[in-house]
Amino acid sequence: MPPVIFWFRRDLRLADNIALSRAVETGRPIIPVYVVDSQDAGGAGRWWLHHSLASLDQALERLGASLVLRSGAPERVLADLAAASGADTIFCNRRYEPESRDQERRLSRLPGIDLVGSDDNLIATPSALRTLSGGYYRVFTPFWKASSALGEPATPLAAPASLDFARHDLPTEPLDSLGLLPREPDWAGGLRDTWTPGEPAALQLIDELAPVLAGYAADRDRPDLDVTSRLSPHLHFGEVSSRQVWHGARRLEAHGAGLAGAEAFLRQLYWREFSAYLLYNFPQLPTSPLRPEFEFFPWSDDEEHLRAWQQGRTGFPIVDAGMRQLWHTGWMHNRVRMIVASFLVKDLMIPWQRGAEWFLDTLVDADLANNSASWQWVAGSGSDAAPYFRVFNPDLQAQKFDPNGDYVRRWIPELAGKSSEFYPNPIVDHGEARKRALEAYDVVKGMRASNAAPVSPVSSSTSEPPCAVATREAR
DNA sequence: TGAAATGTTGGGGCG
DNA sequence: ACGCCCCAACATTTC
Repeated sequence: MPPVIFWFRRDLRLADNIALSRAVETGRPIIPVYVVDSQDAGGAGRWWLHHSLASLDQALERLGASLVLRSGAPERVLADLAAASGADTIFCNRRYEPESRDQERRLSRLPGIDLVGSDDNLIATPSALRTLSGGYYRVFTPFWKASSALGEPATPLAAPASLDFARHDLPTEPLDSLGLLPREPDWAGGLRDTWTPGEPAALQLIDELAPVLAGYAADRDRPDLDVTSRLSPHLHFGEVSSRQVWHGARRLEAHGAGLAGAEAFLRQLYWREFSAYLLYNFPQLPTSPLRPEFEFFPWSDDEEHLRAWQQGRTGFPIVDAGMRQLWHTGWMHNRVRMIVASFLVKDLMIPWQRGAEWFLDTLVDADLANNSASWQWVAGSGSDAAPYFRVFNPDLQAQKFDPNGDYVRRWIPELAGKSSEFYPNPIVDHGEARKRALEAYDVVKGMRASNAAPVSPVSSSTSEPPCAVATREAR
């Protein structure tokens, strides 16, 4: 019997993996493959990917196989592997980013190879949702209602008890040779201290969700308390499925562990769905404002300001604490992400795309859809975005959400024992910066009336792949 | 998933 | 006792 290829992508797990289960059902021997490609670009994400692949390979070895690792353009690598192994079918779970969809399109056109894609990564498949009038949802709440109305996500599948792996002598590249880990300098120490990539650790986090849900409704905006699941990088790489997370939360809700908390938590899970949906239907989301009049915003190109923001030395304690937490751990609390993003876009008037690039490079949970949609949300140029006049005051935000200054002192050691009022040299005056931003937005407002055709959905094949500049190494 | 400016109200000090 | 002023507290409007 000819083997089939199982192409691992953002589904680095064995449990509740729909395409993997379909591959197993064929009864044919399986060749598991991961192809490192141009989408695996961000520095922190590459660190995570390395360890997640190592974890997956271990799990596969316990079942008697090993992962074939390659790098390059997936359609070429997979065509070579199929030819060398005699496989005529490739199973994979779909991805919904423009570049991923192009890959799938090219693969499905290869002669003699059958690409079998499954919808697995999201609860609501993005092509399935339209408004009653046939349009696309642009506002979160109606989207949430409509996707919830589709019914509960499927009950998670168990990991296959056994897998029939193909014997082969296909060339594989050693994990260590793929260059996913940083060297000289090795900046990953804080990441190692903070995270355990891989499916077993991810499943454990779902088991430990109860205290998070109990405190979530009241304290989820408190970076000092950090009542968060920490699931985002695991979800990004598919070490757990969204269905597993959904059912994990609902199960706890049924057992009384925080009723309001579960609802608020699942709402966040659906923001992930909404972002993927927006990217699927508006492939230019990573690079162009959804509201075209924002092309006319008078952005600043002050490199020194950008560097100060990246390095956590803006002189605003809450902003600097967030940027240092990001640098050190590859993660930032969501409330602080909003604060630092508002500061970059509004106080410094630096294009949201610069911030998005930095986040894509430094976040372990960097995700093109979530990142693009969220930055556009902050900038006011996106769907259902924060209104442009909503300018965060960093000090007020700190008072509200880090009332004792614990978060700030944790990440800014020079403030230990001092009040944040003694923190030196803010690079801008917030009051003046706010005024400048509001005046700049008047330009945008003027364009809305006169100019600028609305953005309509376009086919992903016409869009450019996002440009994630690997700036982390250069810092 | 704001903040600042402006408006309104009401209690207390005081003539 | 009463009205006036002050201003904190809260509400509304505006950006």
